[in-house]
Amino acid sequence: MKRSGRWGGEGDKRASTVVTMADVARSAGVSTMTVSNVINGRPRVGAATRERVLAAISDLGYQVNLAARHLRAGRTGVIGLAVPELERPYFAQLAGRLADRFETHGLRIVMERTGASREGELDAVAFSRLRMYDGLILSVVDIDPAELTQIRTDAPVVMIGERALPSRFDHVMMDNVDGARQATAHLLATGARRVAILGGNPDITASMPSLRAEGYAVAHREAGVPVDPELVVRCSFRLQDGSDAIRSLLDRGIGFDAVFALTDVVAIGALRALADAGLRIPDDVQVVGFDDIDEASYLVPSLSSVNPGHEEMADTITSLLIAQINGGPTGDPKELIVPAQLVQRGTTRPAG
Amino acid sequence: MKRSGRWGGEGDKRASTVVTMADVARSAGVSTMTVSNVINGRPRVGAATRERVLAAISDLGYQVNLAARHLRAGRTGVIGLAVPELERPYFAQLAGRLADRFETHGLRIVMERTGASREGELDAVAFSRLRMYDGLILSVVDIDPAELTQIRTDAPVVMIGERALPSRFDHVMMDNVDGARQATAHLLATGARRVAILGGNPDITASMPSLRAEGYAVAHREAGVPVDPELVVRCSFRLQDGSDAIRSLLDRGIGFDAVFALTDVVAIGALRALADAGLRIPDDVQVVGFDDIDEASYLVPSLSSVNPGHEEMADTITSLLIAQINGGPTGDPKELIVPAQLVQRGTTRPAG
DNA sequence: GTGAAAGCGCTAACAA
DNA sequence: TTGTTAGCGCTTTCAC
Repeated sequence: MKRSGRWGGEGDKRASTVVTMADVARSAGVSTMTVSNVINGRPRVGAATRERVLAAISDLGYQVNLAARHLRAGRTGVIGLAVPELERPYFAQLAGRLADRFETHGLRIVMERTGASREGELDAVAFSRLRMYDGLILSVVDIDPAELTQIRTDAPVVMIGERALPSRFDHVMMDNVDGARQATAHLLATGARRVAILGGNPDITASMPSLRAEGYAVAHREAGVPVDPELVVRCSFRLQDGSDAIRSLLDRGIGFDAVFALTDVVAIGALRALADAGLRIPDDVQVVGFDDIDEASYLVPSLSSVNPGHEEMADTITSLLIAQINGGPTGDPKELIVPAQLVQRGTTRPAG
Repeated sequence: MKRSGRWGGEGDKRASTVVTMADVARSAGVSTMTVSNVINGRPRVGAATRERVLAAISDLGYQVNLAARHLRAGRTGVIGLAVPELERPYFAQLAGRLADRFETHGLRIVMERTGASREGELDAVAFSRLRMYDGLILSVVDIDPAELTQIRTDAPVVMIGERALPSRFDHVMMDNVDGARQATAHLLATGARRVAILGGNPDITASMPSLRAEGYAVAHREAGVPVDPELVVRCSFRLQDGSDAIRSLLDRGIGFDAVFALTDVVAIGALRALADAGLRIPDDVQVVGFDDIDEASYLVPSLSSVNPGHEEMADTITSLLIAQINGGPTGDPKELIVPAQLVQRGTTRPAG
């Protein structure tokens, strides 16, 4: 043993030393190179030697040090997925889809959170434990568009989630504007005249809330229905925010006959408050969410929602990143918009 | 520049070289040590030198290589959280809580999935990209108890989720048996006589399903109500499994007046199928879940569920792991059971 | 089929 | 205040 491990006490019942390849080599009476060859299943190793090495490995409880391996290899086999919050169902479900796909390429997804803050996001890419990852999938919500252009990195990056930003990065977006337009148009087409819109802050240019609010406005324009600013409720994206938003409208006596929630989570919160107020869904108030999370179709009544193109989104992200990893840039950074599709369920009335 | 980078084409509009500390040192006319000192904000560096180094860094777009740093330091500052599936709300929400806590210790949580398979779990700990992490929080569901004892690692590990397993690892559990007992007892106390139990496979010894099934049996025994094996439905833990389970009972004409779902997700799936069948909740059928995920109190009707002690669980995991990281083992491996508590909501009738 | 040497990029320890 | 040396644990290259 070269040195005592982290818990180096003698008589420690747990493992107590850090075993290196050199230890194994010594114990097996071979060179580290041979140990390396055995571990990596490389061909030209004698059967007897291999046996001895394997015995020594299991004897000493050797484990490769991946930090060293990565330093040498220049790659880690892991893809980072940096999202605002780990607990948002949309991202959790996206992570699952991506993990399935990258697994087939021999890569593992690890998920971390940015806290939806500029600092957290920059941290994920620029100030860069980036070389920990062979690639990064970053959900940008707070980084300034201008800053994006400054970021310097060699590593493969795919951005997701926000609107078209002229940037040097591959970028996959959902069609926020059109999805919101579809949702709102359906509400208006089925008789709603006062559609409340809940979540986020639509005043931040290029943000998801502003894009979805734009689709909301477009639908109103197309239907010739005016938008009442009182129906725009700014709030965050947790369950409670949806409930609070509805309660705030009711308390202030602001009438509405439909709700467009910027995310399904907000919609679920809203449904709770509507039920508490004794309002019937969809007879008194229709509700549409956005994201089409798995839960949407299981709620009672089931939640109408905008499917942002889950499968296509995951496919696109995967192939862009894999292309970067394998081939380098194949021309200009790509910017792709995945079409969204309203899914009508029980919280809305059927179209005319 | 030492060598062309991963995408080394000339005229590439993106960054095209990997810049090392040595490059910066050369460009600034100092040694790598000085660069290192500047980057790490160490004190004894002349102001002028610092300026020159910083200029060179921003000039060349230098970024530290963390693989190298970690190799040197022997630590990474990251804590791995390995869970069966990234999209299960219970784990997503646990991850958020843990991330909050570890952040205050200057550590980041990254989340990866094991696929609930023995292989994935062993991969996370034994076959060891373990030294990628300063510590690992592992949700064990498929590893054989005996295997657990074989695992050799120096790294701090805290196991979560399953029952008491004699092992060399710190281990934090929810009180599966008592939580399930509380849930079932409440159903029986409020008039239910045929309680269906949905999810998992209770035949696997020491598994979460078997423990919760045990609590279910205990409550029946205490109430003097016999258990009908037909009411035990084995299924996985997705939304659809909950719906399918209910449909299967109804199709087979097996009567029941209450449902204990092994997880809230299964409960949500069950509620959907019950609604489809025109059954009223809780009048015709009462429902209780387990996990008390955030969504539970927002459903309509709100879902009664067993809170497995979320905050205490997160606190306990954090302090055990931090203790291991800082101090090594402070005696024998700890095994802690966090008390569970039934939360009564709208899917059950009030007690007494 | 096996090994020796060199070095991935960084930093602790010591020297100047 | 700054630089030199050495080496973290591994793998590539090339010699034997």
